[in-house]
Amino acid sequence: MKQGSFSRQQVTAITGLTARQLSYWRKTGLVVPQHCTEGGHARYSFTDLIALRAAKQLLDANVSLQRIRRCLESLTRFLPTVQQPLVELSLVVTGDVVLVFHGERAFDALTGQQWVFPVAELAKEVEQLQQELPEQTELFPVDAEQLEEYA
Amino acid sequence: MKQGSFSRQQVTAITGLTARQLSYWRKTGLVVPQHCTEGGHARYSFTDLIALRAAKQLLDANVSLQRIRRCLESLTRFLPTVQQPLVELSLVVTGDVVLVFHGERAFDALTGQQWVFPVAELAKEVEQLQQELPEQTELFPVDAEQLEEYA
DNA sequence: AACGTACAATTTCCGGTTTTTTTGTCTCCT
DNA sequence: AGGAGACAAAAAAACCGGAAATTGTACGTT
Repeated sequence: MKQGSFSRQQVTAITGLTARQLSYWRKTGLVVPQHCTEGGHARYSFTDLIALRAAKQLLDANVSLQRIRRCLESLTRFLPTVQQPLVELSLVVTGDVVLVFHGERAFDALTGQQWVFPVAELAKEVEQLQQELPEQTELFPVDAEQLEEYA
Repeated sequence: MKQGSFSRQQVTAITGLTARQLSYWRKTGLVVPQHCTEGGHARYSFTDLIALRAAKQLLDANVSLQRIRRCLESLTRFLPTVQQPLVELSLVVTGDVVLVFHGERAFDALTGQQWVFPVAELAKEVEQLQQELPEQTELFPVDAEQLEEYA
């Protein structure tokens, strides 16, 4: 893994984040620089950069920081093998929700257990349901109904 | 297009919806039976069945009726060529959001214009951003920093 | 240059309440 | 059987004030 060692100034230039954000995120544990100088100055690795960039993209997509935090929490809970979700996973964002694509499955990064399923292409299913109904022997239901109308 | 003509009883048996739901949805315009008898009794077509089934799946996935309504509104607005979203489109649902896959694009069924984009696989992008920075000529930034620490 | 701290402005979240929507049930009518 | 209407329970949405989180800005230090 290419490490790299980027100073704060470089990181702000590369990622578009402000220095304030970097230090706050560092303090609150969202993205902590992999190394530090003896003086306590941050040294971001290359993968740190990727995580930072991912977080910024999420922010730009109107996902709040707090939501990002919660997503990361649940992701590390649901996918324990994933060390750095922001780096390793393929995320998709829409207004409110962060989707995670992991293998075949896709699920909500927040709630985790949510399935995802296609709604259309139900014709076959409906046909099946039809055929599973033995009592549905009425071939001309309209006629029966029309008779009733005249009652 | 296979029409079919299903009575209320048949529809409840096939779709799993209650009669109450059918009449309410009919009154409020969510899914209106394609035909009616002269007496005003509903006659659902085959595509109606599919729409009903799709709506039920969304309900079962904890998408509220109101949200379904709003999705349908915005979908017919954003995709005017689509007559029956519940029948023609491929939808994907997670907790809060309904995604629509239409061709290559995927977007939020509610807000419509929201793009969807992958967050990960940013390594190349970050590398690009790096290379676009001429001032980043510092090959050994750590050294420069360490010097400072001793000041 | 980079960090820490402090203060303020803004945004987001949270808990409770109120309002609207949806559904069930019952009754009567055709 | 199927529809219409009335009433009530349940679910969802809208609203709202206070708390918390995030960010900007300024100042001081190394």
